[in-house]
Amino acid sequence: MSKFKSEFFNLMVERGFYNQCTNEDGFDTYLYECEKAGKPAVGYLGSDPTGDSLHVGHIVPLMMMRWFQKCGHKPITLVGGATARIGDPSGKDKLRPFLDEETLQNNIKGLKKSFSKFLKFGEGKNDAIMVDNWDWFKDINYLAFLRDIGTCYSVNRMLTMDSVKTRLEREQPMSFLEFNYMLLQGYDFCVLYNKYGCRAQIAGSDQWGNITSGTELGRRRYDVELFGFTSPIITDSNGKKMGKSEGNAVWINEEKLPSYDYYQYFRNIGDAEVGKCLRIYTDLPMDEIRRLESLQDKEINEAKKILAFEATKICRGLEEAQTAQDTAVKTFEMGQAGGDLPSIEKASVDGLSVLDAFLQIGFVASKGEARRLIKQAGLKINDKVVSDENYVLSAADVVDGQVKLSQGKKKHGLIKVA
RNA sequence: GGAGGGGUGGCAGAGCGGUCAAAUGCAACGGACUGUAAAUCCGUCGACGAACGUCUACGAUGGUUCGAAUCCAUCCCCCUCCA
Repeated sequence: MSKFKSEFFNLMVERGFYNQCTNEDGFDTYLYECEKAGKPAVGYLGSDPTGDSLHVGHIVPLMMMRWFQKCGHKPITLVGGATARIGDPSGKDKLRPFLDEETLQNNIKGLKKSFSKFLKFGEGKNDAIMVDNWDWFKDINYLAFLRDIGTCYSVNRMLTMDSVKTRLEREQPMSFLEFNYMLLQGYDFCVLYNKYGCRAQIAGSDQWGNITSGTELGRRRYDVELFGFTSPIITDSNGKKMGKSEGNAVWINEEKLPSYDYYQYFRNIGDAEVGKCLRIYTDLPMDEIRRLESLQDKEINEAKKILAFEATKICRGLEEAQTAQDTAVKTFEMGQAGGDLPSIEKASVDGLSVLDAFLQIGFVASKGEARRLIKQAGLKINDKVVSDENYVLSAADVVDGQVKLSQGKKKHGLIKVA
């Protein structure tokens, strides 16, 4: 029934990860041969260390790598230490602030942490490894690079690349640095080929130009066929990119976002997204997914719970997922206060004004905002709407050693009284 | 180096001496309806104060003026064209 030979390819297609491949048959066959021979194919995923954690928007390629590894292949994660040191120009209008050594190292550490949630790193034959392109770019000689690599690129061709073309058409400025970006990326690919026998690059579709830059360089310079494989850009039904919650990025690393919030992000996904997200963000087998996505109306909430749980499990571990789920069930289904809600500790709550309480727990940015919300009946203490903005908390508000604060319907937190 | 255009709230983008805490759109938030969904409708969206109000804010620093996001000077940054 399936069109492809390799396990990996079939998985990708089935789960909606497949967008485009430089050579469908070629890559499929190559993977199939590797799978048959029990010999891992090597593939890589690149990211620039511009932040200290990846977020949900990055999960798609991470999950592709995860499946790649599950199929017995070896993932390489490449961090663009070199490109980040130059300042990543892809932000278009403004050049990003150049990163200093310390934040860079910190970011790389954060990325590694993000990666390791999805991939198994180690020494084994298909364990993931992490490399930094700074290692080979730091000592590169400009002239040698130009002569070696630059000769393989045609400016005429480069000008036709989408990333360049649209920029020129829109008469937006493009620096020479940016123009060179694809050479650097192409070179990365070839270095990995030479060093690790890496023949595949897996990425989001926005990387297509950079990928083909690598495959073409491989063919011209090293006479090898490299493969590129991209995912579609995953958007919600409104065509917006995934990964923002309340205007904030949904981070993968726990110090940037509590697991409960991570869970809630997926729990609150739109109906139309459930099937897609189950395929992409969980490891669940396809028949299970098909069953879940066929649920209608209210029942689809069951699917969302499973989605949230499974997604959290991958990223934060079983225990965290469980706690998050328990908390959610308690707060939303039983009207109680779950233990994993955001909380602050206080010796006593006497004399604490409502405004300060909500300010301190971080639900509002200012007292004015708290007042506004009170006027709109948006704040609750122990599930009772606060109507008086001058209300002052007292021991009478403490129930079982805590006070439950809510903003809107979804944001709940606790003041724990010691 | 020469000529010109610009820097405004999370973003986009008006305003070009007072009525400007600054139009409009997007995003965000609260409420209603629901299912912790979507769509829709209503409302909110600088800080502090119950409030007339006060403070901070239109690249930076000075100045002109009773009064400046708006005018002038200097500086910084960005863009376009020419060399």
